[in-house]
Amino acid sequence: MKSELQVFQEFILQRGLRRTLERERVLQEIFEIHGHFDVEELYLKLREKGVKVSRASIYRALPLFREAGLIREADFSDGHWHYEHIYGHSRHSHLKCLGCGEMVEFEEPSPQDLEEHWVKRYRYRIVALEVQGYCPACQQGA
Amino acid sequence: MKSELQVFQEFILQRGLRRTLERERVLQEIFEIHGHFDVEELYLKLREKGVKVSRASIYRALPLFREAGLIREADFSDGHWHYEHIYGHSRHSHLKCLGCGEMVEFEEPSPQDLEEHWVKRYRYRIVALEVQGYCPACQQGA
DNA sequence: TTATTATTGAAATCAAGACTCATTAAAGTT
DNA sequence: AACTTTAATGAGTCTTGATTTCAATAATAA
Repeated sequence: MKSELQVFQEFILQRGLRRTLERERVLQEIFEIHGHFDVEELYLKLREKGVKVSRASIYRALPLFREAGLIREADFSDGHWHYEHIYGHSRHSHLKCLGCGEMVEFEEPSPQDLEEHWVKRYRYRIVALEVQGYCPACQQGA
Repeated sequence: MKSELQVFQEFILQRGLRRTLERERVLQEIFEIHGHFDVEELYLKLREKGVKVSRASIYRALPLFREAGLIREADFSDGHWHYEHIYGHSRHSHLKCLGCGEMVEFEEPSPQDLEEHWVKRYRYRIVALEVQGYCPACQQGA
């Protein structure tokens, strides 16, 4: 399996962009983080390690990582985006409570088990599913 | 079936809040709108009709409607929240493309059909599901 | 009717994120 | 290796959705 850096470099090449140390350091940091992260966290973690990357560059890099299929926007629960890396990770989903905002993260072994999980296991009253993925057009581009 | 206004008034009573004309006009307007809406749309529609309600009051009313189970935050696709009324509506879901942001709205007859819909019908590569609903605690409160 | 206090509107404030622009540097060309 | 082109960066500014402030208003209880 290709490393996330390899995937990104191929993406950069294909797009006619340039390789920069800044973006690679940001990407590296993202894949060292377990779970969700936001821009500020990322910025501070990099600073801590003495890596000098501006917030602006992070904001500019994230859409690229997203378009390369490496990360995704996970939620916008508290007024700003939270992300998580998806490359190389097992598919998992979120159950978000519209009342209190609580979010349960879960993995479902098969779509057939979904109903069981939601209703029997979590006792959630389901209002809507947000299914995120790639449409046919974007699968070909990627 | 109770009207949305009745539901809201019961919610208001239960919370020890006060009934105000402003909130009721906003709620009425929301339920006259088909599909999604955002604060600005709502504000302008009310103004058009000569209903004087400030943006601040709208921003303050929406969380109440959400907590009362009348509306939900649908997506944050273009930098601000979009909402939709859920009370009295059939459950429907969204397929959101992480690449281009395209959103397909669909209703699924049963959870068992989900996989079929996603994979065979929409040819989406699924990355994550966002399941929104009410957790057990909030179901009792509501 | 009076007292209490939630709610309102207008304006000020906050913050995430986008934009500006001069500088730097990656990659291609000679 | 020097030169050219132009993408990318960083510091700061700007935008704007949303929250907060505060004096005035009005809904409810006493």
